[in-house]
Amino acid sequence: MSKVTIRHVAEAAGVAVKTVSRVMNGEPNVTRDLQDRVMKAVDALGYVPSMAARRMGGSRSFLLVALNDRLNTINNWRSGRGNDWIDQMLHGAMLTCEAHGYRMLFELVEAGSDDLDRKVVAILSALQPDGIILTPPHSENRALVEMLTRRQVPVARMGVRGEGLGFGVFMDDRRAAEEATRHLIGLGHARIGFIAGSPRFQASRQRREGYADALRSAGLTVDEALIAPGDFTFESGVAATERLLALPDRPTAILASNDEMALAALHVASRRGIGVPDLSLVSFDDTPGVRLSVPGLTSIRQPISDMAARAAELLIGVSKTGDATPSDHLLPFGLEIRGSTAARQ
Amino acid sequence: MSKVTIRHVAEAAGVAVKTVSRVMNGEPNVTRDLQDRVMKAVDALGYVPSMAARRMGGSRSFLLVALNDRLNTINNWRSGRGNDWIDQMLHGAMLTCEAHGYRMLFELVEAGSDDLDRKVVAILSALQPDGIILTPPHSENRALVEMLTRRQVPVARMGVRGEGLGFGVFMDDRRAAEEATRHLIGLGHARIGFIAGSPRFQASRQRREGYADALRSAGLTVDEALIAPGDFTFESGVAATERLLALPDRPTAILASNDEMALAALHVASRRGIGVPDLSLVSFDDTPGVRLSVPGLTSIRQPISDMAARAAELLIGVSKTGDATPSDHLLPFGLEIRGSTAARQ
DNA sequence: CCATTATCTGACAACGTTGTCAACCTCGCG
DNA sequence: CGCGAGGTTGACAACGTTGTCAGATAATGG
Repeated sequence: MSKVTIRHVAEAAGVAVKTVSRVMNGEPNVTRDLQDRVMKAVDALGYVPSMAARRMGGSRSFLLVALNDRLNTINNWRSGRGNDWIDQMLHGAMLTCEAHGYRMLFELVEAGSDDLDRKVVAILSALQPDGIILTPPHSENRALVEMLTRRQVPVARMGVRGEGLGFGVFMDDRRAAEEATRHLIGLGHARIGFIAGSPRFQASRQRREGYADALRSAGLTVDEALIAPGDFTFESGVAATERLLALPDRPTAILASNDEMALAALHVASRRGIGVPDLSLVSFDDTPGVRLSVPGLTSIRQPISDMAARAAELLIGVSKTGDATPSDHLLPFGLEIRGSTAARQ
Repeated sequence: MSKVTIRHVAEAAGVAVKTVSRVMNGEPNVTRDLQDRVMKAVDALGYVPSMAARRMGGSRSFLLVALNDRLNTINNWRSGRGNDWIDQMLHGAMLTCEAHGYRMLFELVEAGSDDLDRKVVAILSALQPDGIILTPPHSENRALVEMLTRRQVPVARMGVRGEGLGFGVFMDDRRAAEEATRHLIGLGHARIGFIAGSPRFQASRQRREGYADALRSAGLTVDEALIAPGDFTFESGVAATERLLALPDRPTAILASNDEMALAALHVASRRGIGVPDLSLVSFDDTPGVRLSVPGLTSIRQPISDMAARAAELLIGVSKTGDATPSDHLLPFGLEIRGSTAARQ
């Protein structure tokens, strides 16, 4: 009924405590016979090792930490917009951790904070995780990654190339934007507006490049007037769309750098009596909102849960093998075609 | 650079290890003088106590577990619908935990599983949390709650009354449905359709009652033909809506038992060329999708993050004071009025 | 058949913290 | 002035596991 420890199992199986430990951790050099006896006792008693004690005794903690930007995350929550990114991370990382007997803990730290290092170190000291998953913009913070590497904490960086510093797990934003734009060109669109994202994110800049790539390789000119700045917020999407639709020769299609701004475009168009897909619309991120909107938005799907799963896998691998050689992992994106894109009239 | 332990702090401050411990835990009977010396050393060294060691030595783990239904959660993820419930839980519980120096870990267990108890006990053994937050349907599982209580694990139950067994943190679904219905009646609607939820959930049954309450108190008759069964899925929402709209004297408004089914109603209406709010629509849950749909849906907002925050608070309170006297906590819901409801033409 | 090695098993310390208890100090009171 | 009560501090064991190392046993080769 009460707590059952490794000692109880050892006693029941008539072996040393250390032998039980060996069996539980799949270590070699245990005869089949003893293994069976131990496993039988484990099942009978319902023994499960205590994470805390494992951490204390051994060198592993069976814990990963996912570090997210505090401000951004909380703003998403407060706005009622929800936080699809975190949800997807949970999806991928949690299931992967579960499969390996690990756990994942979310932590929020403000990216701009001047004592960022201190806060991160506090988390490391308290939890002593076997690895840490960085999401943007933390994943782009080279100084942070260097600090973690110095402290021998395995790092997986989401959404960016690792470039020899930790693991990089990312998709090709440039090619994704290119493919989205090509989709529109294929539908006969020639004047395609682009709503940019905040340029401080690598991904934003790449998306813009990809947009230009597609135009150029189709022999179209890149008209700067068709590129409107945005910062990923709904409001900035509204402003950008109004600007684009006010052009004398207005675009017949718009590519937005994220869902939020694309939905803003949808609202603005609807308010102006412009139907979608009379104005074709493509977005980035494929969050739940754009599948449920009317019409559903054609969108680039980021493989967030796959990236998180891979990140967790890599870190768990380090914890098991001790090999933390940096590597980069490009994951495929998807273009989900829905009702918001159609042939130009 | 390296790990700094309580011993280092004790040495630096010239006090006993136990004194540092006392200061860190805000225990009484430490002179101001020593307190300051210790805190100075703590700051200088950047000391943060190790969770694992705290758990080992003491009786608290500074850890809460949130138990969710595995199947439901994973289905939501797989379907690409996202998991607003979990996201909101994170929002409320994580911030509360953070404020108290606690952490929260999500765990998934299949509600229907025949060795549910075993799985839950395994989680308890591994993590030894200071409390556990149950979400539906786990929170409605009386046997489970009883087992946990027997094992002295403080329990907070989301979405249901505690009724003397653990903490109950919930909203009044019946009154919420009543208010939503009254809103429609106030707009002049008399024939109001209702899309029910799966009756195995307490909340579903209560919502239906509330719907009937409002009709009756307005002097309207409850027409069974206007009540269509559903099971919270989009598909069931489609079927239910088609059934309601096929009625000879079709409803001018529909109240759906969740967002998913309401969005289905929106789709069906749009397909049939019926505009919303010509057909007025109200939903339950107020997930991000219904704010972004066109038009935005009037919806009952469940205070999920507030409930989660309260649940965490209660459990942390138990861990601090030792008092686990059961109590119930009714939290207010909100009726978010958007473009999907309008006066009857 | 012995010497040597490889395989297997167990005893024991260590991890970093808190609970317990005893010692000491300082008051206030008789 | 002595004594008890209460406040303050510290020494030490304990928590449940794994790392280390030494001892026992089995396999291998001469």
